[in-house]
Amino acid sequence: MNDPKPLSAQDRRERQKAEVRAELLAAAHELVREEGYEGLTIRKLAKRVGYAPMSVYSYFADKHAILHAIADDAFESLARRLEAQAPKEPLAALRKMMTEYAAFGLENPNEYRTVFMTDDHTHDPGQSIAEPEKRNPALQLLLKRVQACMDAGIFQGDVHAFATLLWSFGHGTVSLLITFPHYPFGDRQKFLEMSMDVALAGLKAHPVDPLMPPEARC
Amino acid sequence: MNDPKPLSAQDRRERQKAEVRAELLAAAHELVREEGYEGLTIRKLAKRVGYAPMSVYSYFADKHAILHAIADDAFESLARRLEAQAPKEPLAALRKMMTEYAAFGLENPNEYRTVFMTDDHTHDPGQSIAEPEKRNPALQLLLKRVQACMDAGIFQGDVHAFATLLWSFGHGTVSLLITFPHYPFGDRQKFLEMSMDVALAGLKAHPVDPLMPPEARC
DNA sequence: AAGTATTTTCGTACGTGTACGAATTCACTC
DNA sequence: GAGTGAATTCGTACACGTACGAAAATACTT
Repeated sequence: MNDPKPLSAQDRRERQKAEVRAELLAAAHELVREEGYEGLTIRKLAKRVGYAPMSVYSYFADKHAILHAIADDAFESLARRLEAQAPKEPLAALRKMMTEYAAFGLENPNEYRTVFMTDDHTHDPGQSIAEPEKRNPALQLLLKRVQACMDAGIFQGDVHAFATLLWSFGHGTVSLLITFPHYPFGDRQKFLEMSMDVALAGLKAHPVDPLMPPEARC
Repeated sequence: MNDPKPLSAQDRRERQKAEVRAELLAAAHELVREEGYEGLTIRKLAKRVGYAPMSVYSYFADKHAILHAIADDAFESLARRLEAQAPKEPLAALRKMMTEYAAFGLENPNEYRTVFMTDDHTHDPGQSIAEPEKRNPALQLLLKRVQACMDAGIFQGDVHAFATLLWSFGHGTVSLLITFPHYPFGDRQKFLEMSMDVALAGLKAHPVDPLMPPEARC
C-alpha cells in the first residue's frame, strides 16, 4: 500500500526471518554431520537452537524441506566443482561432467535421494513448470555443456530434449547403484562409464526431436 | 535332526503361519484399495484381522516388507501381461516390453517406488548377490528378451550387461517421470519412446562388455 | 501326564512428524 | 502511550512405526 518505500520494517522482519532460517539450517547441518541423516529430528533441531519444536514450522514447511535445503547446499558445491574442472574439448567436458555427477550421487546418496528420488511435493500451484532444471545448478550446467557440444557440431537436435535424455540415463544408473548396492553391476566406476558411453552413442546415432512445441517452453 | 520325515507338526505350523500371512496381505491389499497407499497403517491392518498391532511383526519384518509384498503382486501381474503380448520379432518384443514396463511404472507409481526406488534393506547377509534380477519377474523376462535378440543376431555383447544397461535407462526415465510430474518432458508417451529408441540405438552402436568376470556370476 | 523348551502373541512405552489453535509478540494508527 | 490487527511462537495432542520383554500357547522329552 505504501508507494515510495516498501516499508523497511517489513524488510527488517524478513531479514530477521531469513537469519533465523539460516541459523536453523546451520544447526541442521551440524546435527546431520554429528549424528547422520537419520539423526536429524525436528525436536533435536529445535532444542539445539532453543526453540519449541513447532516453531521450526514457521521457517520450513516440513521436515523434508529442511533436508532438501541441506541437499541443495551439497549440489551447489557440486556445481562449483563441475565448473572448475571443465576440459576444453566440449564432448570431453560433457563426459567428465556426467561422471562427476554420478560420483557425487554415489558419495552423497542421502542428498541425491532427497533431491532426485523423493516426491516433488513442492508444487505451489501456479509455480514454475520446470522445477529441477531451474533450481538445480548441476542441471543448469548440463544444459550449458550440451549446448557447447552442439555449437561445436558434435551433436545436433533439441538441446533441452538432449539434456533431459542424458539426465534420465545418468540418473537411472546412479539411482540403481544407490538403491541396489548388492546387484552385480561389477565395478561401479566401469559400469558408470559404460553407461555414459552407451548413452552418448545413442544420442549421437538417434535424432533428438524437441519435447515441447516452441511456445510451451517458459 | 530327524532324518526320515521333517516332522509334520512343524510343517503344519509353517502352513498356518503362511495362511495368516496371506490373510494379513489380503487385508493390506483391501486397505490400500480403500484408503490409498498412505492409508495402510500397522494399527489399522491389525485391527482389521483382529490382532494386536505388534503381532503383525511376527509375519512381516516391518511396514516396508508389507508394502513390498503388495508391490510384488503387482509386478507379478505385470510379468503375466508382458508374457502375453510378445511380438514375434525379437527386437519389437524387447521394445514393446520396455514401453509396457514404463507404462506400468507410471500407472503404479507407489508400487514402482517401493520396489525400485526405496532402500534395499533386505540384506540378510550371505544372501543372494543379485537381488532384484532374481526376484522381480519383469527383470527376468527382460533377460529373456535380450537373449532372444542376441540369438537372432540383432545385438551382441554380454547379455547381463546389456539388460542391466537397458534397465538403468528405462528406470531413469520412469523414475524421473514419477518424481517430477511437472518437469517439461512434453508428451510422456513420446518421451518414453524416444528414450527407449535412443537407448537401443546406443546399445547397438556401442560394444557391451561383460560387467563381471565369468566366475563371479552366481 | 508332567515338565521343560521354544515359539507366538501382544501390552506397554518411546520417540517421531505435525495438526490445531491458543498465547504471545510485534507493527502500526490514533 | 493505548489500542488494534496481524504475524509469530509454541503447548498440547494425535496417530504413527516399532523396541522391549512379559505372557500365553504350543511342541517336545521323559
